[in-house]
Amino acid sequence: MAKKKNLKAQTYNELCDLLSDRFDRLSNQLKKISQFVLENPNDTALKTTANLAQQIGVQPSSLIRFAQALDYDGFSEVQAIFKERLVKQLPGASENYSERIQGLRKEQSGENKQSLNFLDKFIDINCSALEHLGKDISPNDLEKAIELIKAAESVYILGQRRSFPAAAYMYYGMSQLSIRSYLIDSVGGLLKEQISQLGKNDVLIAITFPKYSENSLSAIRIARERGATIISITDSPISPVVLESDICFYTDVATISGFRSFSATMCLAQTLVINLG
Amino acid sequence: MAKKKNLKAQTYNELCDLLSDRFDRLSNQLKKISQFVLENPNDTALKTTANLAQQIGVQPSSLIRFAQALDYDGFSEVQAIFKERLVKQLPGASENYSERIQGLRKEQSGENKQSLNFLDKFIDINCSALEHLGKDISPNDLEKAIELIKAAESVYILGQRRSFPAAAYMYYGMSQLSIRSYLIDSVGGLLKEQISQLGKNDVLIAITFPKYSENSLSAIRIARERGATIISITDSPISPVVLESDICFYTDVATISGFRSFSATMCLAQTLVINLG
DNA sequence: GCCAAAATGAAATATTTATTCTATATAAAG
DNA sequence: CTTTATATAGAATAAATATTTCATTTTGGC
Repeated sequence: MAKKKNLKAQTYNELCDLLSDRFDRLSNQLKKISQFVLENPNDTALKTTANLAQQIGVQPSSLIRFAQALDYDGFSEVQAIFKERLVKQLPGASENYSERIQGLRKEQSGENKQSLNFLDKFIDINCSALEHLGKDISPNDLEKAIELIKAAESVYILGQRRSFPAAAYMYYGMSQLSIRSYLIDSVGGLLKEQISQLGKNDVLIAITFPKYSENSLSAIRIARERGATIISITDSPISPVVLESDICFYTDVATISGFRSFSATMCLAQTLVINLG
Repeated sequence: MAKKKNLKAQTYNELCDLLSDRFDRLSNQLKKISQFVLENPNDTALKTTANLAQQIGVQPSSLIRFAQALDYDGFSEVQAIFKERLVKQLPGASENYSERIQGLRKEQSGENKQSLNFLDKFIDINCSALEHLGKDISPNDLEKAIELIKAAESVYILGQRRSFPAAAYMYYGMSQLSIRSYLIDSVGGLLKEQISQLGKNDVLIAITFPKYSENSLSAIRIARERGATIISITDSPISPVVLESDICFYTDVATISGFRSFSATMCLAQTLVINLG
């Protein structure tokens, strides 16, 4: 057998190494491409060969030659690596972050305990949920929500079951700020009665996640009928509460073993409260 | 002119709004697709129609129908929006997450709104609190706590004031797991009476932060006198509860404007609960 | 329970996109 | 200066991918 074939670089980092290695021996155009792809990894991941070629100022065929000079069959293979990088870098799989934690864990506990794995996973999930939060919350909505709450006569906070802790936090925070607020806690099964206190100068902050409790949904409907302003925190644009709400925030509820991450929701809750103060 | 043409949703947020609006009127398959794309925006951005269709469990043509139901000409237009979202999230080569977040924020809101700064700061604080958590929690303590809880006849959970949300979460989680658990909520001012239920085969999980409420402290003392096992979550080794506790976890409660980050505490709470399941 | 309308699946087609091929230009060696 | 090898552009082709069409199933109204 003539020669053992070089295994292609599979990850972004390997690709980087390969490039530093061969850069000097590449032709002018291929150097140009190298520089571009390293400086514009996102474009490289998402655009078509024709597009990229134009942007770089080379022919599409040069992109293929570039890939082949790096031992790939075609440019698509290179692009796949950039795509992978794009999602890996995203919250949740952020190489720095996860790797850092995992490395740390390994070194400090050789025993690899189950409970620690869960802790790590949770930290990871919560962190990525937080990162998403920053990106997905619309600045305008946040401002608007704060204005509405400030203008309200009273603020009612609704969160049943898993959403109750977040609701309880908001209630605590607002009380500290001497905002006239009420926690709808269903004590004594009096949810409907509690909701009926709401008037048209009041704001209802409703926190709901799947599976949306029928109690919460009907409470929101009642509040709406009574003319209250409704600010919701829920999981997605297709949650049943969205259409009933004046403003809606979506928080990422990544799940692990059927349980949901709460950090993003809590963080948003805190942000709202603090901006009132 | 026959009819004013609807302008297509151009951004991810607009697309979300559109989906909330029309979701109810979509057919089953189209609903399925809606859910998927909202839950898997990255896949939606990067994969081919055939791929996605298979993953969702529909025909490729349904994806096009989905796009058309949202006034687009084809699925490619939808995908373009998801692609845009994907890169908007990532300002260039990412350093660590806080820098990333800060960079992002600056660029997308020239107006530099106060509320956003708070959101960013919070995200940042919560993320580092989580990171610390991973480093600070002792594997042995975690294991031991889990064993103790598993062995307990009943679990009582105490958290007053700011600690109440975390306590409420643990109560919720344990109830889901059919663990015999009680939330000491002081309803009706009956804290002492609630605590007096504790016996020597029970575990008290006490969550306390400065300034440690006198109620909580005396509750812990009573529980101890009655021979219960005490697992605490508190802020530091010099917290007054440490000496009363069998196991003690410290969570980082970074503060901003006098308010405290809760993520680490919540995360630890979740980890404990899940390891019981 | 029947009919019309809507939704879906599956294959056919159109379009886009990647890759190869060929001619031309450029650089290096004799 | 010529020759040979290499690099590049641009067009041609192949492959992948999106979209349309049509047959079949399902749904909802009478």
